[in-house]
Order: sequence, then structure tokens, then C-alpha cells
Amino acid sequence: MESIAAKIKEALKRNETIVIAGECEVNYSGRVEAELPIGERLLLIKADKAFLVHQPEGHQPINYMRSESKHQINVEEGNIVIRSQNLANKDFMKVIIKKVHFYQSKKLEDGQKIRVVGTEKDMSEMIYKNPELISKDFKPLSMEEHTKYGFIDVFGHDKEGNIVIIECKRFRADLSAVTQLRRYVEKIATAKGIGLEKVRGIIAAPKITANAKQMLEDWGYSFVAVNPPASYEKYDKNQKTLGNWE
Amino acid sequence: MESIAAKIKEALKRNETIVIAGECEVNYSGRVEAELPIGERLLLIKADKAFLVHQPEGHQPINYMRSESKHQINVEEGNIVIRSQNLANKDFMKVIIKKVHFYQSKKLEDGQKIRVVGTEKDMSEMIYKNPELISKDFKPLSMEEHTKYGFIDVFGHDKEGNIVIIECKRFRADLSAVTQLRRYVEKIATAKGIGLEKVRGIIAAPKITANAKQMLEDWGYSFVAVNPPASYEKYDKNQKTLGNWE
DNA sequence: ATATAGATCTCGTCA
DNA sequence: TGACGAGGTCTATAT
Repeated sequence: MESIAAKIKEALKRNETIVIAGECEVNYSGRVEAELPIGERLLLIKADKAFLVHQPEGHQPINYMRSESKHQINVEEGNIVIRSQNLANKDFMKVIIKKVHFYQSKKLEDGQKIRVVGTEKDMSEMIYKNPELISKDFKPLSMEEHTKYGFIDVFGHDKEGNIVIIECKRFRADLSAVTQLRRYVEKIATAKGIGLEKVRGIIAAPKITANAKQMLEDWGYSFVAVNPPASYEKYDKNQKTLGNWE
Repeated sequence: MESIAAKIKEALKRNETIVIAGECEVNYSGRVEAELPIGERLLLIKADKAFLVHQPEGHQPINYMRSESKHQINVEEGNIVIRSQNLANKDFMKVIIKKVHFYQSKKLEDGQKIRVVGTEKDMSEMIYKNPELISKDFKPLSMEEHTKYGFIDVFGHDKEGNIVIIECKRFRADLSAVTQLRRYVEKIATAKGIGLEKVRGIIAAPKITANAKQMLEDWGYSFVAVNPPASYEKYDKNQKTLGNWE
């Protein structure tokens, strides 16, 4: 344990990425109080001093400290004890490691950014460039702008001179999408000093829940079925089937 | 590469937790299309077949496949290629590993659940048991119930016979908290066939944003400052300072 | 720093 | 399975 503790300290100083598999218990205090009894987990400390505790199942870390935390390594009663604190966030974590299955660390370099296509913003852009997806008489004026009226996805008008506000959802629109749209419509009407009947609110999404549709129509808004951008499908979904899928 | 690929296959069959540090590029296709050029990362495959790609910085995995995915390991042109698919979610990922810094795998056992104190539910409970935190004449009737009126945090009435609806936020209440409250108030008023003036809407939170407060008051609702439960502070925040914080 | 909203959100829970 | 809301949400962006 002493030698592993020493390695962890060295690796922290060098901003290496650290991986430890072992038995541990975890206590956290900060935005909540949390305790996790002993079990076998994977511990990961990143170059930015984020500290993740992963159980063998589940997508998310079960405990963590965010970036820019500080860590203190000690050996106490034969266990490695990692105390972490983030004074800015006022949170604290203690991990008592009672058994180590393996330890590894390595300085990793990665300046790459991910490129993503098919987000809600892409959907707004598609509608802005193809207004006929909404209706024949829709004329977009601005898109995804943080205007003084708010964070409206697509903003425009129709032939009758009504203002049109579109809220896009990439998947299924729900109640909160409707209240979001309603908030924008009311804000615009107030800001421009015009009646609510001169502002059309539209939700553009592939689907909408029944309750959301009801509320939408109760408030005089409407739903237009729009699929998110098909994206460039450069990735082969007909994956090779040599070998076995495990 | 061949031997590491063989180890990965074996570890997958045994539901081990797998860790690989190395250089890779990643492509994902599913809910969006994403590509991540080559860089040094940590790859983690869990017992439930979730597959996380972590960059050396940042809390979240930069790419991932969710639980119950299937993985196929091949060696192609000297690289390890992991193809993953999740037919239920219709998503696909390909990771091309061009260099391996280290590989480890281990069967991990952990049936423990985390215990958390200080959530929004705890805050609702505190208000339910201590209604004077809201006002002298507030009488709670139900708490955190999925009533037919919706998921209202605390529900009750006052001496004047008004219905009182409380929406709790653990941190700072924002615009969406106000629209959420408004939705509940309107739903109750409609369901009971009473006027909006007979339903009081209250946001209970430690703080509220200026815009949210404005909207709240515009709609005739009110804000009551309530701190989330102090929780049991069993964890020593005056952490030992032996050794160095890194 | 705060405010706002998206996310391949994830996760739990209930009808 | 869908719907709904919380989350120690995290992350990006604008003010």
C-alpha cells in the first residue's frame, strides 16, 4: 500500500491519468451528504484533477469530485486514504481503499475536440434554411440567436404579419417544451406591445406527448412534425460481422 | 495487438471491467453523428457492457455506448478495432486503437447502493413536517405524491381556504421552476373548477434568479427562502492536513 | 461570477 | 413501454 500511495502522489504531481481498481468505501459531503459502503470499484483521477468512482455497472460515476479539486494521499491502518476537496464548490470526498487489484497511470495528451452533427442547433439551422418545412408562408428572420427576446430557436413572420416563434426539439416534445414556447411567446408579445393573437407559437419536433399536444392546443399553439437532420451517415451501420459480438 | 485483442475478448466473455489507455479515434452514429480524431484516451468497458471513452480532462465521457451494448473486437492493419452496437437504441460506435499504453481487466463485484441525504425530496419532507417554514397558516396535506394533478412537491391549504402549491428547488430557482409551478397551479385550478386566485403558488428555495422572481410576481406567485436540509454533517470537513494537497 | 438551456443527457418511478 | 421530473446533473455560451 505504501508503494502504491507513493506512486499515486507522483502521478498526481505529473498530471497523469490514474486508474485504480480495488475495494473501497466512499463518503461525500457538499451539495448533499452521501455514503457508499465497501465494494469493488474503478477509480479514475484525470489530468484536470477530476476524480471519478465507477461501479462495475451503470453509465455514470457513483461518486466524483469535479475538475480542479485537490487530493491528499495517506496510508492509514493499512489502507490508502484519498481525501479530496474543492473549496470553490465547497465539497469534500474521502475514499478509503482497502484492497488494490491493479494500479496504472500515464500522462495522456489529447487536444482533439469532438465534432457532432444532428444537434438541436443543426435542426434550427435546417428549418431556417428550409422554412417550407414549417409552412409555405413562413419567413425566417433569425436563428438560434440570444436576442433580447430570449433564446429563441427560429424567429420569423408569416404573410399576415404575425410573428412566428419556433421551438425545436430533437426527440419528443414534452410539457416543458410547451411552457418554454409559451414563455417566449408571452415575452415577445409584451416586449413588442402586441396582442398574443399576433404571435404564433410552433413546436417543431418528430413527436410530441399527448399531454403536451393538449396543452399546446389549449394555448393556441401548434405542432409541426419535423425530423432532425438526417446527418451525413458517413458511418457504416452495416457493420462487419466477422468475429463474434459479445 | 493480437494478444491484447485476445485478452479483451476473453474479458468481455467473463463480464470483467476493462481498462485500456491508448491512442484512438472514435466514430459514433445514432442519436447524432459524431467523430473524434486521434488522441490519447482512457477506454472503459463495464460488466454491463457500457463502453466509455474518456479524454484526460473533463467529467463526462466524450463518447460512449450505453449498457447492454454488444462489442466486436478485431485486429485490422495493426490496429485494434472495437465495433459496438446497441440495436435497441439504434446506435453504433467504432473505436480504432492505434497504440496501447496499458491494458487491465478484472471482474469486479459491487452490490452496494449509495445513500444520499439532502435531495429535493428531503427538502419537501422537511417542509411537510415543518410547515411554519412557509407561513404560519400553511397546512400541508400531501407530499411528493404523484397525484392526478401532477408531481407536486408539497400540497396544502391556508386559513382562507386557498389551495397552496409549493415547488421546491434545492439550489437557485430559475425561469423553468416558475413555469413548472405555473403549470401545476393552472392544472389544479382547472381540475377543481376554481379560480386562479384561489390557488397560491409558492417557490421554496434558498435563492431565485432576478428574472425568475420578476416572472413569479407578475403571475401572482411568491418566493419563500428555505435552505435545503442541513443534513447530518457526519463527514469531517476539517480534513486532516498531514501531507500535501496536490 | 450568474443565467439560461441543451444533452447521444442518465436515472428512477409510476401509470 | 411511455411520461415525467430530479440530478451532487455536466457543459457550453452569453452577459
